[in-house]
Amino acid sequence: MALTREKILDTAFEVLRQFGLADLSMRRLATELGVAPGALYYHVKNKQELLTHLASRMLHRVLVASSRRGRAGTGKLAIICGELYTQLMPVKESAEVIRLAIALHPQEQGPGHLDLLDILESEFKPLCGSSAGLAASSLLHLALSLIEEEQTRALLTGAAPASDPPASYISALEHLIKGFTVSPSTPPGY
Amino acid sequence: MALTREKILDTAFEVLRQFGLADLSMRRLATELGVAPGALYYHVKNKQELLTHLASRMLHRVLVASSRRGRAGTGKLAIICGELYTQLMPVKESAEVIRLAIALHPQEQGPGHLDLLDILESEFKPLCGSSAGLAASSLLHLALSLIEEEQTRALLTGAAPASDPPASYISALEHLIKGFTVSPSTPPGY
DNA sequence: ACCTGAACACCGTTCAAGT
DNA sequence: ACCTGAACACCGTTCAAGT
Repeated sequence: MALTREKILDTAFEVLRQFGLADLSMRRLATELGVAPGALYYHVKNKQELLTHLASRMLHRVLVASSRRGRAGTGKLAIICGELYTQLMPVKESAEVIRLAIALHPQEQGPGHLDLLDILESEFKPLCGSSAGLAASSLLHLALSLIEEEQTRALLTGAAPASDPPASYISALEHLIKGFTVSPSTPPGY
Repeated sequence: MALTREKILDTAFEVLRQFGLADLSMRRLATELGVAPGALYYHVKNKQELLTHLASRMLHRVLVASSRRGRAGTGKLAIICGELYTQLMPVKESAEVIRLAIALHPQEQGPGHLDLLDILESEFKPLCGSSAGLAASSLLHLALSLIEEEQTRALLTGAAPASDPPASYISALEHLIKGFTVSPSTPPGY
């Protein structure tokens, strides 16, 4: 029965998934856990830290789901982008939570967005060399922005979001990847 | 002395610029204007509408500044991206405010982000035809994300932000533009 | 160590009533 | 028409005091 950081994160995730960011307050979380608001602060420094942990958790799931879906090097970027969409889309405003977390602490943190950025960067390395870092963060930024746009569209219309990434999402990310890919010095005719 | 929507927006902009989004509350705005909180609601529907108007205003300034800087068609995209950075950077969390406004009402509104998107799209038309719309929104999304990242970095370090766009910002956007640009059917050798 | 009770300093929004 | 006063239903965070 004891309150635990994991249990707080579990219910936080569930509240976010079902009701969105506006309903994810410390007080709401406390009542949901049958506990006084102040109790949360024994397990979590503040709301921002909680959101950061929540974001790490969600990105970690994306990574796990991606690694289950393929081992090949070439299609790895596409797989991760796809899983980003399918994992995040059903959780209301998850893209915003993740962008908040990325913005608020650009360099630190264990599992989460740095893991993802590292993997993206290593996938970009053979494609564009020294620009791989910039390419990785650009890809993540654009993917999250497009997902966020799609999520708010779904919130406004009230419709259930499409579970598969739309063509425009895939197309935009492919164009970005292409833009960062350095063309081989020997043209394809040779 | 009469309270007016313009006057509210003026002080809202000033509060945002100096103190950031966390300090931009309806109550703070009211005291800053020497007025009761409820008085604001006679001129503005709610806080969200206020933020939307504020975003439109800032994007409009970007457009005005861009049109003063050049008439040529080819470098127009670069000019707008540059003005986005230099105009938004000094206003704390302005990129977030604009993204919020874009997310919250994707289709409507008079001056503001639709004007900007239309112009970006018309600039992309000769470069990539039917993908111009997607290219335009991708470019805006990425630019705002990068600016937002830079702004929060500046907030955390407390340092004054660089007034000129950093090389990584320019490089990332150029790669994106390149990725959307369809290569001419006749290779450059001919 | 872990949690409650209660407070502090705030929010956005509404609405009768005043002028 | 425009604004005040006062309320309603909330926030995040802290901290003595209890167990």
